[in-house]
Amino acid sequence: MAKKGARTKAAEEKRKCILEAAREVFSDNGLEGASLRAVASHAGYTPAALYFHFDSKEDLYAEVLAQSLKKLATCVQESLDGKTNAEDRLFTAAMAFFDFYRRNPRDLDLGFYLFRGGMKPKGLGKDRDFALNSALEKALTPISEEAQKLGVNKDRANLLMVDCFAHATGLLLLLHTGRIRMFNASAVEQMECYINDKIELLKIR
Amino acid sequence: MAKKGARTKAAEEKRKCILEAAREVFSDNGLEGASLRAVASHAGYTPAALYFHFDSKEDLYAEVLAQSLKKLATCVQESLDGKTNAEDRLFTAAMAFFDFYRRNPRDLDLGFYLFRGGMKPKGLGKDRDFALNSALEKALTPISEEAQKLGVNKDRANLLMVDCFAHATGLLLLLHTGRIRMFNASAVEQMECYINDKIELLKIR
Amino acid sequence: MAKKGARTKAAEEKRKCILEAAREVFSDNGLEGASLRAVASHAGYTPAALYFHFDSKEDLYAEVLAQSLKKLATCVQESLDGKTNAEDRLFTAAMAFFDFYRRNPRDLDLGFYLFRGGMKPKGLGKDRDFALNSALEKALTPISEEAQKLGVNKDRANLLMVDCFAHATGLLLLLHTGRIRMFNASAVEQMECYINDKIELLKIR
Amino acid sequence: MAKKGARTKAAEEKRKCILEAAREVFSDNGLEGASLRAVASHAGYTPAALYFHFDSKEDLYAEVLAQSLKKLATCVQESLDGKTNAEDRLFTAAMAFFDFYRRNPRDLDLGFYLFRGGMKPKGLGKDRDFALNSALEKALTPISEEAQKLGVNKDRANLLMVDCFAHATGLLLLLHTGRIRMFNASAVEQMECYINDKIELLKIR
DNA sequence: TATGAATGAGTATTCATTCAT
DNA sequence: TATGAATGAATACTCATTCAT
Repeated sequence: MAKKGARTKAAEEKRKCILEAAREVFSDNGLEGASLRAVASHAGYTPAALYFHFDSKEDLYAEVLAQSLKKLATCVQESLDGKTNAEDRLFTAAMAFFDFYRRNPRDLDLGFYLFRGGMKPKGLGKDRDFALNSALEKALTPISEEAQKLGVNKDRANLLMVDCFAHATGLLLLLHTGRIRMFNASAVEQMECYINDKIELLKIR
Repeated sequence: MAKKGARTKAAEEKRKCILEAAREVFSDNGLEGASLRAVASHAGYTPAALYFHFDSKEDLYAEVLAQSLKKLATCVQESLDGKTNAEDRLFTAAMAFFDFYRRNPRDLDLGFYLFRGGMKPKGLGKDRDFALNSALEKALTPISEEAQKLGVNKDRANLLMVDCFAHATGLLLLLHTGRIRMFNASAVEQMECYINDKIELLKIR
Repeated sequence: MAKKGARTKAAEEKRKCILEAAREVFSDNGLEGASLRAVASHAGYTPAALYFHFDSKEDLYAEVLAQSLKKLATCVQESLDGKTNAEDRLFTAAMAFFDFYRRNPRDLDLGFYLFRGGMKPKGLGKDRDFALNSALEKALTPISEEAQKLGVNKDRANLLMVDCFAHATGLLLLLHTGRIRMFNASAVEQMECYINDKIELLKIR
Repeated sequence: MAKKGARTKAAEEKRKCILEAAREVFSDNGLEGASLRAVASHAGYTPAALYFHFDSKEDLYAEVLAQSLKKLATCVQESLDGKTNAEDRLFTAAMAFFDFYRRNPRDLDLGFYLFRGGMKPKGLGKDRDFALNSALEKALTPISEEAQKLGVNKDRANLLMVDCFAHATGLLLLLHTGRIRMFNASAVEQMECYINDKIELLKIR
């Protein structure tokens, strides 16, 4: 009902304004803690008005998340600009992924809700789920691609990508919850170390 | 924590029954998403009845979580029974941690809610938070201890433990959300591989 | 106080309707004893609907009380219209105060809840408390003013006003609880008698 | 069910203990704010235990109130000990009534709930209501009696008693809610003044 | 006599959502 | 496009009371 295909420029502006408000509110209160009312008043609207632009709270959430993932992919891509050495590019891509979430903890939260069933009642719908997954994959593929350039076959390159994803995610979790300090460790250093070890092992084998 | 010291056997049974119901509901919906009503009706009780056994929703949640962490620590400890070789023990402890959450996804969910800010607004109170953190640490320390037996200094052993924790966590996240299949990967194999690589690197250096 | 400045006429009507319902329910049960549900259903609304017109139960109560006091003050003022003799005006003002509450027992109940500690724990907030007190004082001051015109100094005039307030209140309490009948007395006559005695004493001294 | 007529001495003790607890709790939290649970735990009992001694919360309240009124009557009686002059006795009795409630504000609250319909749902029942009213009257009658000794006929003596009751009540209300300070007045002085005026007028006529 | 356990009705308030205007 | 008004279901938690033991 909301998205009729052809949207006027003005409407697009308003959408963006609402999305921005949503991002902030979600960031401040977490996802479950945020209310449509809060988003609306943050954006200078009545709650009812949002329903012209988004079908539901979940719809709104999904778009916020999509934007986040797009920004992530862009971030990773841009980090590679001007870099040609494959080893360097692998390292850079993985760290860009890691750094994006390190610097934007709320985007991490956003992502977690995608992974977990956070939004059970109706779910986000298959189409949307697929689109979001693709966006995430797109942000990660450079890692796999560079590994292949280094002579690793496609399957193993994929596994390496998954490993990087997993390690980054785990460290970020520890970082954003203060646990890493408890252990006297530095998330960045450990991430760097992890990738370097991986690359070293790649060369040995 | 909730009630008197001497509890009858029957009462203990009922408590357990409620805790079990709570475990299911909390792990499905998280602390904020879960309602006392749901827990109560799941356990076959009236909401008001729960207050006889637990002081509040958070009290109930904390106890569920504490039990889960205790089970985890026990699991890790038992996995080491009869093993004497340090390398073997390190591997076993890390995999026991990983396997516990692999086989008990609900407990992983439970744990995530502790880590993530989901409950921030009020938190569980410092005492409880500290106790829960200690319980978690207790489950992980064997990893550090065995690394030290292998000649690694205490600080680096600690980092290694953190790394294992992070990697396991990341993989479990991928596993329980079906993402790992998307990538054609096996969580168990990748965890095993990760630890073995770590051990190998330990020996090289 | 609850909502925006510009209110439509229809909205104003509904507000009044709710306030009227609240008046009845509050005066029957007091602030603590009355439930929003009761007010709502009395007004033909859902509880949630009230929150569109008033911020909270206490907000609603305060507004009901404020209206009542305003009506009281108006009543006293109007009773003096066209009267010029100070003695007459003093008598009239005091009796107008008394008669207002005699004829509107619900308003008396409302007022009692303000006076009594019934609501202490949270109170209505200082601003509101002050406003309500002022409204009450405004209704009583004519008594003091007329006494001063009769040559009484300001302090003594004030005390006289307080005395009238106290006596009226006491008699009204006896009246509305049926106790006065028990004693074979007439509240009106005793109030009249009391003021006349006061005036007489004023002249003697 | 509770009061079987013949009560053991031990039971009587316990009753007293509970009543005392109830008095305190009612005093601290007001009547509506006080819960049976609070009374029970204050008395070192379980809520359920109270039901062996009292039929209901209202029953408990009624007994607390009855005790209060008995104490009031005693207070008034004792104030007259050794006094023989009728004028003196009238003044003393009225002031004793006033002073009792001045010094025990919570007993005043207790009393108000009797007058107002505070306890609507079931009421206190006719018998009890009558008994409580009698107790109150008993505390006031000395005023009427002494007036008669001064030559006033019974009816007028009664009215005088009612007037004293009303005036005292009104002043106490102002006193206990801090209003009297607002007016720069002293409740005691105004009460004394009121009775003296009354006596003076008695003599003039 | 007393308790532990349980209940059902009750509390104010918030929420996402809808709909007439 | 946007709003004010309204709703019904939900929230955690408290209460007086009951009853088997």
